[in-house]
Amino acid sequence: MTTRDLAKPLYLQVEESLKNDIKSKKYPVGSKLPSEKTLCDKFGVSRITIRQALDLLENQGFIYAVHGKGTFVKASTIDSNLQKISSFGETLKQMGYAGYTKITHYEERDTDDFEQMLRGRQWDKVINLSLTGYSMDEPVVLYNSVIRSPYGEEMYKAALELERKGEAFSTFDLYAEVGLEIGKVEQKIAAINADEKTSETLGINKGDAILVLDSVILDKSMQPIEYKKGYYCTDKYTFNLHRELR
Amino acid sequence: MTTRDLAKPLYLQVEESLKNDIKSKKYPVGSKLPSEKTLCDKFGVSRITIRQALDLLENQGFIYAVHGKGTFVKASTIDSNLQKISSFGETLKQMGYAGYTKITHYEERDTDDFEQMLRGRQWDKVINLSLTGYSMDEPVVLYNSVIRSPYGEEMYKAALELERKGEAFSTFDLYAEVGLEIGKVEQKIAAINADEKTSETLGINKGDAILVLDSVILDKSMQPIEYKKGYYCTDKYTFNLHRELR
DNA sequence: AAACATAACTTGTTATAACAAGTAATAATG
DNA sequence: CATTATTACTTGTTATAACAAGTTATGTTT
Repeated sequence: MTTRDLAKPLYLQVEESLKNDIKSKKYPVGSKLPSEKTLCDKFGVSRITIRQALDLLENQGFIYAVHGKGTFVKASTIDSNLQKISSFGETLKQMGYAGYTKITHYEERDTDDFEQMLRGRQWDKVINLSLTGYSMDEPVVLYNSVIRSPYGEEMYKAALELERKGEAFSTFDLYAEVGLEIGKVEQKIAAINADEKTSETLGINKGDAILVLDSVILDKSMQPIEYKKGYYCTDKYTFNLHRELR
Repeated sequence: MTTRDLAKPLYLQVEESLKNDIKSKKYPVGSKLPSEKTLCDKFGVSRITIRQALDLLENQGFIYAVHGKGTFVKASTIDSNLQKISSFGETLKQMGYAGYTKITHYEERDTDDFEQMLRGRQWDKVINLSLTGYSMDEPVVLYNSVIRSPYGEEMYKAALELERKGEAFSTFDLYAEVGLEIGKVEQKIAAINADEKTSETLGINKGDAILVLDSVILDKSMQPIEYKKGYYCTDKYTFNLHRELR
């Protein structure tokens, strides 16, 4: 039941209670939840509180409401209960999973053939930054970034700080950290069979299908600042896109 | 200003107005929005309405609120979901490749367990539509769609016409063809190893990595109209995402 | 029995109200 | 002048209330 005062807001208590009931199959997939009115009585709170809880659950993909009919439990596996997905860090946070990122490589070097991939821009120096993202103590993603020099060092510093704090992050989170604004992202998605080295790092079998996300990140003035390759193990980490078309 | 009665709920009008002001830099990145109280007066609505609008904008990643301080415009991050995925037809056209689509299966049937995937809506009848997309005479993608009945038949007719003309298309192109407007698309991307049957159809080896795109397409009123699984051979067909941020 | 109207549900929208709690500016105090 | 207390402002939480608008069940009528 809900406990008045003390700590948690009521709507969070209701959300947690309902989420548990869904997870424990008290309300199985496809079943109808009690009406908002009924829930009000059951929890002894107002309809606003109930709706706040339901809104949360709907945003997390656990339920959906149909005008005039009721609220139902959505068919959702662990992976579909998140909406617009973005960075590695935010994703885990939204799912309530514990995760962290480790820096596996850092290197400064002169520009080489990478400049071609980076659309021909010539930079004096670039930073090589490799990250491994963990979720529930399992590696789920490898990042390999080449970042333009002035920014790369700053982002590395921010990365060290976040790593120290044990947070989950990708380079996208680092942009916010150093106050850099992104203008555009061009990405290419492909599926490949994991090679020896990659499969080892991700803890999967050689030949297993993994998702590769090639990204070119441009700033506001459309200057490229990063080229990144991300290798995702989609068994453990799913990619969701949420497009609102208005 | 907001218009009482007629059509749109007030909170959507407020949301749109604020979003426009953000896009037009009337409220630049980092700036503070007027307080909720001020917005109430400005729009002539209650605080609940304002908060509903702000909640939407926060969920869309445009703003963030700080307890006691105010509500601020967020620096564009990757999750400002203005992503665009080009359809099969569009992509090939853009790349200047010759391509065509073949209808491999059509079937009308009653709703079954698919309704669960389609979020529990009960439809009398659904259409099963399978397509194979070819690029340069090689199969590159398999589509397997379940479409709500009134639309499914129309889209099938349009598909027959496009097939006859030898054009490349996916179901996305069919929506435009029958004049249906899409409201939202929820997608999940994963990499899997091709099974026997799929590999045969795509002309690849069993176990080769392919990309799977699960989509739920919703119309303007957020009613789901299609559930689609797309299997892409990324060796022959690349997936590009362009995310323009504000 | 079939067709229609009504009532009794459901969620959706909106208003008013109050207090809690975090933050910042201002006034009172040492 | 520096420190502290107060006050005014912000968002966060919660209650009560009413009507709108879909859906379903219960009627009533033909």
